[in-house]
Amino acid sequence: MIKQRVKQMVLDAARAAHRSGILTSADFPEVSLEEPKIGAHGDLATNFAMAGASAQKMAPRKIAETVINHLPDPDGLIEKTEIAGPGFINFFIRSSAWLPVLDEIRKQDISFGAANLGCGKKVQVEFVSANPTGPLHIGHGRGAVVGDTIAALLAFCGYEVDREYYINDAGRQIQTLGRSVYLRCCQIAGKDVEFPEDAYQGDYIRDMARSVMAEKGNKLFEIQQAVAVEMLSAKAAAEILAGIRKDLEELGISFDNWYSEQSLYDGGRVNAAMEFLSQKKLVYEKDGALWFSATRFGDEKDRVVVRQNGQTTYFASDIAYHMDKFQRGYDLVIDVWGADHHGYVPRLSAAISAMGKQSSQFRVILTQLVNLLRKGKPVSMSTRAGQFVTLQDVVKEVGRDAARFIFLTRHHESPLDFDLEVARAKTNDNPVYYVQYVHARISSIRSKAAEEKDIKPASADSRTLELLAEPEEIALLKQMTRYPETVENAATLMEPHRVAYYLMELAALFHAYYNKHRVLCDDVKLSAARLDMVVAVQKVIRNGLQILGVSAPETM
RNA sequence: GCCCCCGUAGCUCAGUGGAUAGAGCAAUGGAUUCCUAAUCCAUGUGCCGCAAGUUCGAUUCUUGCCGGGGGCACCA
Repeated sequence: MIKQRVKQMVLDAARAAHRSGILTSADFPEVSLEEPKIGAHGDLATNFAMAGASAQKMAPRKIAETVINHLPDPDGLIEKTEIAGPGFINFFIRSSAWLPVLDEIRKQDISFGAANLGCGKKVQVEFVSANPTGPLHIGHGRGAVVGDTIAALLAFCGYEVDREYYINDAGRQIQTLGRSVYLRCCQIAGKDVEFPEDAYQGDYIRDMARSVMAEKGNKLFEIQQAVAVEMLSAKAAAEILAGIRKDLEELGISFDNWYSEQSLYDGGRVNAAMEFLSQKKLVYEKDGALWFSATRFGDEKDRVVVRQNGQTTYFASDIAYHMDKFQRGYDLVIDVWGADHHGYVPRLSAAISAMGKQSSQFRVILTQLVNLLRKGKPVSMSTRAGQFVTLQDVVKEVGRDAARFIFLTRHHESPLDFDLEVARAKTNDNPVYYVQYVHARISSIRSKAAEEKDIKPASADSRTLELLAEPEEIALLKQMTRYPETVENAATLMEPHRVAYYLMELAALFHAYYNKHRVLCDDVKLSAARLDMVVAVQKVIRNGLQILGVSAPETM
């Protein structure tokens, strides 16, 4: 807010200087305001004079001087200005100018920080979408939390958001799943069968086979093998999917939609999509297969959509799926994938261009690998060896809040080390508790204020609030003022870790303040003012944690 | 060979063209009669992988190289 106003003041000053003839050009650069890293450089600084030097044919410092001389300041925001270095204009903001943020937080409460970026545009975030052929692992967990949090950020910023899970229930993998269960059943029945390497090795297959055999016994082998395999495919997939759904719920994630790949075939959408491309003359036959001309839309080579054997590829159903997404009216479609699928991005983007959609309407978020560690040592993730640590195991061990927060403490495109020991620890190593502790401490102050001091929140008037003048208080007010732009940046860039880092910074400022100053002290007025401020801090913490899907406890 | 991500303090990582590059951990020493010590305070650490280029100004943008990871199917 203050940033906006100072920006406007600089622009007004430049215009006034131009009117009075001192600045010759009306071609002003964009006013970019930043917060200097060093306190001595003020609260805000702009490079306006340097950026405008060539257009004005004037020395930057001279321009800076002119701007300062024409600077309006109707609300008395500015305490002082200075020209520094090659031509920076540094602004020192009067400390009481930071106070109004308290009122904004009080009024906007749970919606404080919400920019209306979306204007009600419909967005779909598709994430996880793991094949229902085995339990989720920690890498899926990262994609799940990143996807869910991006969805939450966009929803908070005025988009109408749907979360969707795409179920790959049509391909060969599902057949393999059924076959794997069938073969395990055969083994249980004492039949001499080979269990091939490309079948699913995990213990969960044996478990399912055991329960099938307990239910059906040898009757299973009375039906035709192909029929039995198909039956087991469907049964196993449904069972695994139910487990996936439960695991995700444990992480606080639920979807608006579970979309079946098979339904695309059943509804004729895959054929319709192929028909569409063919009418647009974007497919051709070669070597007995049907190819999509992906190169015409920037991919490095053309891609097969119908194989020699007449079967469609996964890509074909994906084209149909994304076509369907847009037909359902989404203005923006976001897919969250593991980074190992990055090579797939250009071809799907090409297909989406072929549908006549803008590249800005489709966005792929890639999440990098997660290395699961315990005390710094890698935990074996080999499926073969059966030493599989599932997402469920992790969440059970460290808890939802810690798991979610840790996934969000890295940029999603950086590899992440997830150390189970650290995640479980209730120390400063584990930032989730550091942030939650702020919320709990303030809850404690609030109840103490009510019970022992009879001080109510929101009882301080604006004069009383001016008692907030300690450097630690100003630092907290400034940090709270930054919250809306942090959320906006995080949403625009789809980088939820920014919110996590912001909260850690706010928490650090609060803990430092808490240790140095008493909120509830002998001075009733000062106590009331400080109470109002910490209540505001608590709301910002709560709002931020809400976006991250982490709880804000009253006590710890 | 081509493509993507990463390379910043001993370790794990922030830093969407600005001035003297930050935080946590680890190490050392301190703080609690009083709102939760899951906290705080103090003390050090850097060829921002290397080299060119763009710019008034580059850790940030471009190109090339080096190192680590991943991906390059008529699999999904």
